[in-house]
Amino acid sequence: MIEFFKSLQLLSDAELQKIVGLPKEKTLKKGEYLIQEGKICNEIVFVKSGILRSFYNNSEGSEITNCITFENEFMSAFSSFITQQPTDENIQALYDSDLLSINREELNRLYESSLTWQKVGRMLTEFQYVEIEKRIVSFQKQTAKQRYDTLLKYRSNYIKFIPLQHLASYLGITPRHLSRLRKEL
Amino acid sequence: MIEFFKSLQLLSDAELQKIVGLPKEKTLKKGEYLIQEGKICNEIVFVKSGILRSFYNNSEGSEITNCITFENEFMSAFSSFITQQPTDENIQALYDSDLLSINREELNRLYESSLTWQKVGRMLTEFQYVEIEKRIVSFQKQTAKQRYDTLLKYRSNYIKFIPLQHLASYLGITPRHLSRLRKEL
DNA sequence: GTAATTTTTAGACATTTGTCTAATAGCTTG
DNA sequence: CAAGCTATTAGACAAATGTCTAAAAATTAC
Repeated sequence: MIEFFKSLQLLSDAELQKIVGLPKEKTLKKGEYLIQEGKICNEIVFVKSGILRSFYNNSEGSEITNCITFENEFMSAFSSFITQQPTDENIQALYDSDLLSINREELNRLYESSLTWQKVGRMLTEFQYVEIEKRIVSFQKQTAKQRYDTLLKYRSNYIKFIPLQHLASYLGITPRHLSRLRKEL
Repeated sequence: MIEFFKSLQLLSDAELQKIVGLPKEKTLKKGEYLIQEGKICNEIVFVKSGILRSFYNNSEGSEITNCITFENEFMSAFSSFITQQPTDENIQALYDSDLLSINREELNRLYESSLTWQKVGRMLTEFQYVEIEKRIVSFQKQTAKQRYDTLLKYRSNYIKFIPLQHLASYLGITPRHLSRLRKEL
């Protein structure tokens, strides 16, 4: 994680030091939750190892996967983290996972400590924004098949490690249909 | 726009002053473009009056509306603005519009001028993030009909002012289908 | 105010996607 | 390794949505 912040080339060594010791180690066994719906999210985690899945329950009671996080990525119920309203998301470990958890208050204190950290906070949000906008575009511009092909090409981790049922709702279709699409290839 | 920044209750009068005189007035006649695909976006505009529509062209050559902005809202090809890569978006005035345009360099200079403005920049990005995440959720959780009903209930501006063809692609369906859905109500 | 243009509606049909169900395959645990 | 559980595939059919076309309605321009 330190490497990530270093790679932004914005923070001096002294400023980088400020985050050392701030994150707490956390482990989740397969199936355990980082957060469940109805709670207010107060942490952002960095995935050291493992895979996390975020999903919500729709009106018919089925789970809809909306985000999957692999090693060296950040994960949180961001909207709830930002607005401090209860989340609809459930974040669950798909495999045993080692995490670094940064508390909201401590993160805000870090942000308030310098203009540069404040800027890093903005940039992190911007990265998230760009990612989620790509996802919107894929929903609007592409068919489910095209979205699947894109995963296959550029994110083979998704195909390799994510059970079909979760992948289906992530792509916005039913497992039945994804199974059909796979056959066609 | 000043009112908006005031309402955040973060900036001192002196800091608020810094933005006065920074935005440039801009007007677009109906059908004119703020930016077209292939360009790099270097401004964020605040809509004083009028309506802007952002759309992309998909592989079949049809337009897909992905964002509509009304009075007192901010608009930009945000991803391009952030990454400084060419955009896929076309932003067009649906009606004659009066805008305030803030240049990227000047905005960055403003951000660099104080920790508080840096924070305001982060918060603006966070608001955008929360909005776009709502849109993702609506795509995943809801049917097109439910999305239309939500617009009808909470964003009647969309129904009142946006031509059906644009509304259809905004909702992820064809005009034919939206026309059908309307009939069913 | 009328003609020309654009937008919306709608019928007929095709395609895509979903639902329900059952069978097979794969994984987990004692 | 066997029994039980879960995930995936797939057939048959239904429902949702798209395509193509043309007419009606609305808007724009002269």
